Amino acid sequence: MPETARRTDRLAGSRYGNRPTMKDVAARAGVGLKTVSRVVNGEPGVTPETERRVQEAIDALGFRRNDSARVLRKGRTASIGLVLEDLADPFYGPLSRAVEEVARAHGALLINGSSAEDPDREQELALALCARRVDGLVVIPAGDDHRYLEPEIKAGVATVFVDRPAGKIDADVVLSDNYGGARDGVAHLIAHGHRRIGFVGDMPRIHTAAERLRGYRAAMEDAGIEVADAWMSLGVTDPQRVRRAAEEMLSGPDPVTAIFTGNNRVTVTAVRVLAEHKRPVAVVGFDDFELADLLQPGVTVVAQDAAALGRTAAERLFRQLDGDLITPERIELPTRLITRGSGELPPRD
Amino acid sequence: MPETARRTDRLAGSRYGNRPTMKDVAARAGVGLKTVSRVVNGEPGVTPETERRVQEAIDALGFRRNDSARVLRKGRTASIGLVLEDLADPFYGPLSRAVEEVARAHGALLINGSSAEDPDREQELALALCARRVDGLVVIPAGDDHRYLEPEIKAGVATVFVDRPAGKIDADVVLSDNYGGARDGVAHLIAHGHRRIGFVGDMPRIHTAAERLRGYRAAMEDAGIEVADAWMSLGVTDPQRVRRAAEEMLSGPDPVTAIFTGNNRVTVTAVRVLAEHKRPVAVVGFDDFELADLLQPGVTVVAQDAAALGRTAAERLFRQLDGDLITPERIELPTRLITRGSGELPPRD
DNA sequence: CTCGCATATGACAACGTTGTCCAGGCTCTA
DNA sequence: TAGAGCCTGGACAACGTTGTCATATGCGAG
Repeated sequence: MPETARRTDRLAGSRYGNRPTMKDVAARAGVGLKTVSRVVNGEPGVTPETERRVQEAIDALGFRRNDSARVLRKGRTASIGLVLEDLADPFYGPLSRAVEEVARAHGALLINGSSAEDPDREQELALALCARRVDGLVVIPAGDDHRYLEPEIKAGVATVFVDRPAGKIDADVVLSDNYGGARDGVAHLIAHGHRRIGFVGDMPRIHTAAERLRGYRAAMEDAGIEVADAWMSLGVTDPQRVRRAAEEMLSGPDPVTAIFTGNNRVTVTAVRVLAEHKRPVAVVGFDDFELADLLQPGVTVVAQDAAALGRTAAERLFRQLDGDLITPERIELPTRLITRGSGELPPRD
Repeated sequence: MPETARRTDRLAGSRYGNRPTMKDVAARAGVGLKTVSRVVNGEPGVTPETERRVQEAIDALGFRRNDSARVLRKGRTASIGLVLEDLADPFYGPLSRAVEEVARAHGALLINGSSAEDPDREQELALALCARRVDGLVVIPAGDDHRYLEPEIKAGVATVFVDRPAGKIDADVVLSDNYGGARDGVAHLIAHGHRRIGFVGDMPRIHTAAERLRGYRAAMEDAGIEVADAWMSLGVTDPQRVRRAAEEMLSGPDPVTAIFTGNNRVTVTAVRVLAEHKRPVAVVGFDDFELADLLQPGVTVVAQDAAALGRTAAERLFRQLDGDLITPERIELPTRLITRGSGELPPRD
């Protein structure tokens, strides 16, 4: 009873109602299936008259080509995936936007998802995107082991990691110069006379945090300053703990006169704490943020160019897809010190 | 010569190298195709022993189910589309994130794109998403005519508009209470003694801008204040022109003592201008923004809940998909006045 | 007038998966 | 021990599209 079979089948898959297909269009226009395909894809070899008839049928039925079928047949999806940490974080907005812009220029759509800083979720997402057969993948790593992507990469999925390096596999990576930027920022404070400089940053297991810490240490060492343990606060990002950490550094027998903060969230909280503080304390933060110039004093920052990170990564991705590249590369983009006042305050004891 | 045909065909679609298929897995495991499908989908009716063999073959070959084919067969993509204005705008980050969160809870992926405020691009994007057969669409309108979506909606694509209403079609809409919020904000200024209150906002052809302007007028009228044309500046968003507009209102024979700003970009620029101004001028802005509390004085705002907008829209979308709903609805979410100082300054002439 | 050629069109298979249906082997019971 | 019923596994078609190839049509040249 094929009739029944068909009906059941239809029902199971009928989330769309029944959309017209090329076959329907062909029937209505009184032409062959392939002719419709030709018209839809602008292929040559169709008389203007035939084309008109087909176009009419398309409009009348509200036909829209089913790209799933097309993808299945052609093998390419013209879409790329973006796995990022948190879309709500203002740092990733411009990055994501830049990736999308490049994708668009290459006629591709962007599918994205947030890992919420959870390695398992990152993997789940990345693999889901691969199952969709995205042509390529831009990943902002949450975890530090990406071997799970090996079969995908081998199968031809272009892959670029951004902001943090890939773990345990050889792949393209686009990073900011976290080490150099932090070093410059801290050196800037030292140049303005500070010697007791605090560092508040994320857990060193996060690559960017580790690099920035390394930059801090290097700048201090360059200046011949020995760093006291009490000046460093690692693995601290939530406002309450940042607050406590900053307050501890500022009190005690040997209080810091300046603080270097490891990312924008920490910077903002630190600035809040310092605003309540009696003595002015110098601050340089890693990451720029909106309105940093409007605060009193303006906040001096080491800025990374999020859009450039995204753009560079996406362009690299499409070059992979075009078959241009062979050897994975590590690209480091420079940071920029923006002086606004808070980093130029002299030490006050 | 079918051999040749096959080879050419392969080449055309071989962006992925040749990924293993269920057929390959079946061959390697020595079972039938459908058995592999059963294992992959966790369907019952497979002996543990068989399952083990299949799983082994899957791992060995690095097989990953091709969701394109799956989609084609099943009719659902388990993905939804989001068309927004600009991912780099901090307002849309939390909104997008909220949509994604709901999608994830329903096992769906999120595909998104930015319209860059261009109606043509919005349409192009929305239709591209429909061609991918997304199950549903969340649209932040750039244009004001959405009849192009009618065939899609009729075909069963769930659709919800957010932040601005749909144009010329009947559909679900989730909005902030722009009118009420603006009215409250302006009333707040009036309550603090202001009578000459300026308004700087976007072009009234944008729905939100028009509603906020309407709220401004209503509050003024309620207080029996006649609004002078010179107090209103419409269609002004780029920093330079906002600057000029604000300066004009503040000079002249009858300067305003307070300004109500129509969105966060305008607010920020206005605050910049006022920071340079000699006399303190009160400000209330529509839209909250990060660090508004840290400025001197803190900026009083009418806050909308971007995340709630996204969440509400997405939930509505999935209820449509579950077939719960029939009649399109217009949902308005309340705004919240957050007082921080700038809106409580008394008038000074 | 006919042959050859170019051009327009259609038939058909294939992409990789899932739903349906059937076959074979097993257990359990009468 | 035979038959009923269950469980496992596989053959096959179908989803909607595109690439290949074959055919039909019309036209100009010989």
